[in-house]
Amino acid sequence: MTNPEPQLTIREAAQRTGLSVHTLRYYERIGLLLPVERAANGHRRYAEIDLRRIEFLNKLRTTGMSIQQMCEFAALSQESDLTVPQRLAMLEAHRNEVLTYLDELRDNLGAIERKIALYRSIEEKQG
Amino acid sequence: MTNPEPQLTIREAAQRTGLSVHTLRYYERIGLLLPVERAANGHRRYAEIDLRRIEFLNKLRTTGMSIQQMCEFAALSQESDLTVPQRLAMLEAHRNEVLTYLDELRDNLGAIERKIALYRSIEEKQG
DNA sequence: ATACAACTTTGAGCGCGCTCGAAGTCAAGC
DNA sequence: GCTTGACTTCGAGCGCGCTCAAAGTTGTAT
Repeated sequence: MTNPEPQLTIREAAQRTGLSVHTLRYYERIGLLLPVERAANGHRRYAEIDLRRIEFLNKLRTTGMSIQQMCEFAALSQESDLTVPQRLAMLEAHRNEVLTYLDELRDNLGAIERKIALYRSIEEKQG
Repeated sequence: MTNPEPQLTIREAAQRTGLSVHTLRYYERIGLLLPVERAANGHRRYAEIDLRRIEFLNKLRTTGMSIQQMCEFAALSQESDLTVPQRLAMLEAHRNEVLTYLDELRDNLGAIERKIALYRSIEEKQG
């Protein structure tokens, strides 16, 4: 009754989150992730809440937030609810950067598509 | 009458393209850019066509194409019109990657915005 | 008992994309 | 003539984000 939750090994956690086992340990080492629970033999055990945290951090990563900033964010999250305003500010700033980047990406994609169209018309002329 | 075109110095080219002078020289060194013309004193002179090439390559970069792939693309461009089909294939493959990445980015942005909304509601409750 | 597999820690190494430092050349201005 | 400044080359260095290697521990199967 004390352990109703499935606890994943680091390998399973890696598979689920898409990170490597190396990366999971690395993230813990640099303080990005809080140390997770350990089995009797010292092996890491990941609970659902750990996985959800990792998955959110991963979303920050893939949208381009730096590890350093993620560490700041994670540190705030581990403090208290009083840090919510600061976390909010970080996320809003990051969201704005992502929006700017999305615009840039769309513009550049447009240029690439125009080039594709140009190449297609050249191909037609060449036969 | 032999030089109707404005020729920019490397500094000016850097300002216009948003790259650093270091990067412009680096790109030339690794073969990503063809050697540009030189002034009598050996200084680089960038013509409009050079700048447009650089700007297009820069769009490939900022959409995530690797330097290595850009080199392949640039090499094809410097060969002949017969390489148009290969260039087209590269651009189409890259476009698809960018589209996939854009989707991922939008999804992750959505998750971040949901977190922002959550934090805002917490802030309200706290007063 | 022994082999094997999965994990552990620690520190080193790597690939990418620049970025910089050192030493030299050249042209213009005082 | 001498300084200043913008350029040149070349190789080394750097920051990021992992990624890996080595050596050790533990648990299971034969």
